[in-house]
Amino acid sequence: MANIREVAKRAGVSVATVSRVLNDSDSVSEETRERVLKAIKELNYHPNLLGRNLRRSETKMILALMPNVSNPFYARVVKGIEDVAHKNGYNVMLCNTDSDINREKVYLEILKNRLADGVIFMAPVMGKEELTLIGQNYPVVQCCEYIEGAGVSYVSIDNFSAAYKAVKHLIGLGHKRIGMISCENNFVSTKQREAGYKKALEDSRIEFDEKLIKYGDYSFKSGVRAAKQLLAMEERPTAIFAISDIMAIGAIRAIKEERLKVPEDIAVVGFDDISFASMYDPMLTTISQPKYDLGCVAMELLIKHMCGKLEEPQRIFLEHELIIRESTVK
Amino acid sequence: MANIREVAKRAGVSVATVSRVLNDSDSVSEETRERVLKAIKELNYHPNLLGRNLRRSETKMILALMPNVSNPFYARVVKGIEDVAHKNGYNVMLCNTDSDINREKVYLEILKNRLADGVIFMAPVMGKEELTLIGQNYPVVQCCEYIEGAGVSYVSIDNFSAAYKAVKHLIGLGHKRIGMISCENNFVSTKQREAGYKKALEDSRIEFDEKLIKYGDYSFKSGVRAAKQLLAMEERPTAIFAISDIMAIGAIRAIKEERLKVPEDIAVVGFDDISFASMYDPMLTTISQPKYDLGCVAMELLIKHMCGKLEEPQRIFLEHELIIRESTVK
DNA sequence: TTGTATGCGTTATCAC
DNA sequence: GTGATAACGCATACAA
Repeated sequence: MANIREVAKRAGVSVATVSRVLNDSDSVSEETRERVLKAIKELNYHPNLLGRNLRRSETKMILALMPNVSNPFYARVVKGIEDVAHKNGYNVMLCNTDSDINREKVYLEILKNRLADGVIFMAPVMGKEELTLIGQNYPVVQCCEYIEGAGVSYVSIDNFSAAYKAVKHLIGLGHKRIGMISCENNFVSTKQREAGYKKALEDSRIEFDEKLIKYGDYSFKSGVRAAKQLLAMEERPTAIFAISDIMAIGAIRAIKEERLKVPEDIAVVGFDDISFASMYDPMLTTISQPKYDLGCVAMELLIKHMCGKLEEPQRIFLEHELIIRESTVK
Repeated sequence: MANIREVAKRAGVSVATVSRVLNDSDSVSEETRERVLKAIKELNYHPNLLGRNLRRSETKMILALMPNVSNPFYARVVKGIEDVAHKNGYNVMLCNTDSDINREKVYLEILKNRLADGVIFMAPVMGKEELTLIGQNYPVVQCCEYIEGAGVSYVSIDNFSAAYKAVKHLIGLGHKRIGMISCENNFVSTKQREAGYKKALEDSRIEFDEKLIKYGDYSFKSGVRAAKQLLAMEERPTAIFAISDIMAIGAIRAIKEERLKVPEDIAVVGFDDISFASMYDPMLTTISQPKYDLGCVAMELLIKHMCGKLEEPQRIFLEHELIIRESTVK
């Protein structure tokens, strides 16, 4: 495979000139430029970026760490990240952490080994202290899930208001006994959504009943299980708010299995507006996050960090939206 | 950030010795090794792989090109690729081509620029000639979709037999008028599945009716649309075979909207066994591909190619399975 | 067992 | 406008 010296030789110029042509430097005559271009074509030369990267000590690669590539929610976020990245000459390395701290660590080695210029965490697994440390040494942005107080920028939505709006919608439909399917993790989103749920009840003078919160793990099966627990209660809820669409869909499945109807007997609201939400029967009422924009803004932030244009960590919240569909209103 | 020279200085050895410790060379005394390790720790040193990669002219990175990260089918394949890759010291760059030839080209630059050691195509967009050329110059494996005759290895399933089995299942249930939802693309899988459908009919002496094949684009909406066309026929089918689960789910939606029941009025079979297939109501009968294994085998093949252990292109077919669920049998 | 010296392919600084 | 050359950080052949 040809290298820059062979190109130079063939074009009858120095390697410096070839490099200038490669990098669109203006100080090269039209005639030489064409000679070089010709040589490049004839040799089918592709610059070896390993050399360039070493020299410039940058790779124009960024790391995007997410819990799960197959999660349709993150798919849209990634699209936003990629679009902005490409527009700015960056490539994106998508990495599955499976929410496993060890896998996360392994991928961060890529950053530490200078194979990537920065990193976007979709859902950091490590603790605050570690994140702080990473943030001090490398360009980092958090997107969607985030850790507060680590001095690291993030872009997300106001999960408290979103949950509040979802539950208020149910209350507005006359529901008073509203179950919630949450998760036993420490995500900010989870805590905030639970808080929004409680506040909505409180503002409508509905007493909070701890037993109405059941827990899953974001999976379909766990949604089924949690809903069954709610349905088995003596005084069972007439509506369910789940913190993810997949769990909401699991809940609907459970309700149907009990020969009950959605929304007539029990209304269901999800969260995220994944594509499958509008494919289901009934179509799911849910909170739509600006997934694509979240990704775009995160990448823009990261670029600023990498250029050193941003010292202070930023906290950015984008707008969400309640999408009303068949699972709450016939 | 510390480099190898600083580590050497601090440990009171030469850079060569540090390099030896880094690469687990045996010819270094236990005592020096420990001194070096100590220095590495104290300086929080991480080797700059840009240097190593340039020197070794390899990156231990491989490219995985897929049409769509969010497609749950590919998600499992990717998992297989990643697991084998990591076990062998490789990292995987996941890339979304959106089935766009230009995006595919851009990502292949990464390969040509020596930033990756090899590539796995989940669904090549380029033509046979181009793929042949790539295959002659770089380690390449095709996984799932593939182009025959380009001299490039692939691993997939026998789509013909799979479709045959699916349609035979419907015929066995007494169906004689069976619609098909296919796609107007040139994927081998598509052609083979159509052929399998026809052969199954033929073997059961059911006359093939061209009008019973409708076309979608793998999307939910296109599945709805195609099914509506089938339902609008004078003599409408009593069963539908779709070449993707998502389109099958779209078909079920359309059938329900016509106030018909699945499977009582119309049975439906999908293809792929994505996770949603068993979440839907009714749960979907479908062909399950060994997604994870497909990924594993593809990566193993690629590694062999990269090590130069494999000159001849391989053609590997893995087993599939018909999963019978509610959408065909109550 | 360890050190010295060279080169991987490129960019960038300095001359001319 | 162009060329010579010194890095970038590392691995390795060879020498000691």
